[in-house]
Amino acid sequence: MPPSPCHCANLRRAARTLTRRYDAALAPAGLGVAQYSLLRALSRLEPATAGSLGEALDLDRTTLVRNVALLARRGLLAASADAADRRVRLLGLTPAGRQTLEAAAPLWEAAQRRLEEDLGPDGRNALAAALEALAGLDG
Amino acid sequence: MPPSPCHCANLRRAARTLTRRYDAALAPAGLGVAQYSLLRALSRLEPATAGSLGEALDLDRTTLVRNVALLARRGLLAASADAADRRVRLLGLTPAGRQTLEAAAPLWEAAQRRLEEDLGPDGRNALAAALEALAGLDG
DNA sequence: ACCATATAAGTGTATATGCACGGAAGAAAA
DNA sequence: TTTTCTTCCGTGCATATACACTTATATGGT
Repeated sequence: MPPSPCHCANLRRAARTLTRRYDAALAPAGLGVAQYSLLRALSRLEPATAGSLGEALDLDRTTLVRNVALLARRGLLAASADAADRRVRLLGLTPAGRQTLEAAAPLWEAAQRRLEEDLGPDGRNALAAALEALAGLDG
Repeated sequence: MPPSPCHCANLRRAARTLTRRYDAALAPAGLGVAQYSLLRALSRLEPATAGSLGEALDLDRTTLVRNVALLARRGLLAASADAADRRVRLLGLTPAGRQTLEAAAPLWEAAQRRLEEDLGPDGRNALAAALEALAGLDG
């Protein structure tokens, strides 16, 4: 039985549970799952802007600015000016950022694999179907 | 296709989307979905303690303490001493809290109904199955 | 009675998230 | 070309979340 009838509250609870799992798994690399996701997205999209990254992650742009600032302070990514448009700050991984991502990758894989094992085939299918349905809500 | 292979990132993204929806729907009552969930749980469990509420919501106890403090400052809930155990602070809704909950209930119902309509029967089933699978991860 | 352990609560610190707002720079319109 | 509009960006403020640590109180063993 669901502890709450509210789909939102239930989804938030599940997100907290998974976040704790992945955060713990990624801790040896000094990253949380939010930071890992940001760096991973940047590695695929660089050079990116705060706007493009926010859109890709469906995060408020200003949230992204804060998270980027934290990772920049740690030297994992860096911003550079765009010659063609002085408003834009281009974001890219630093060598340290790439190195940290490489160190975190197997930790993420272990967490992902453990989750899939714990869910079993039926749970995996259900999760995939639900995420697909929820992904189509906006736009 | 999922924008990320990470189940956790995808679930967090979906939780953000639903949170924005429900927060917007509940805004006329002056509540967010996290606060609504807390008050709703308290209405079922009162008199409750920070520990029991945290366990019920699968929230860290210290997170609950902060959220409770905010709602207490607004007069929606209140703490009282336990005669039998001076460590315990018993939490209960105030009349204003009950009133706010009543005002928020139809707003929550509208958001829930709209989500279910947007998901469709298949989406609803998928979400329910996924939440059930995820709820069995701990404990 | 006394001490060791267990339990309830709260605080310090940090990250994550989003809204409202303001500033700077490019683009379009007049 | 000046004005307006649009688009980037960042900050102020507020809530949500969790870990490490401390404090206060009970409880059980001796």
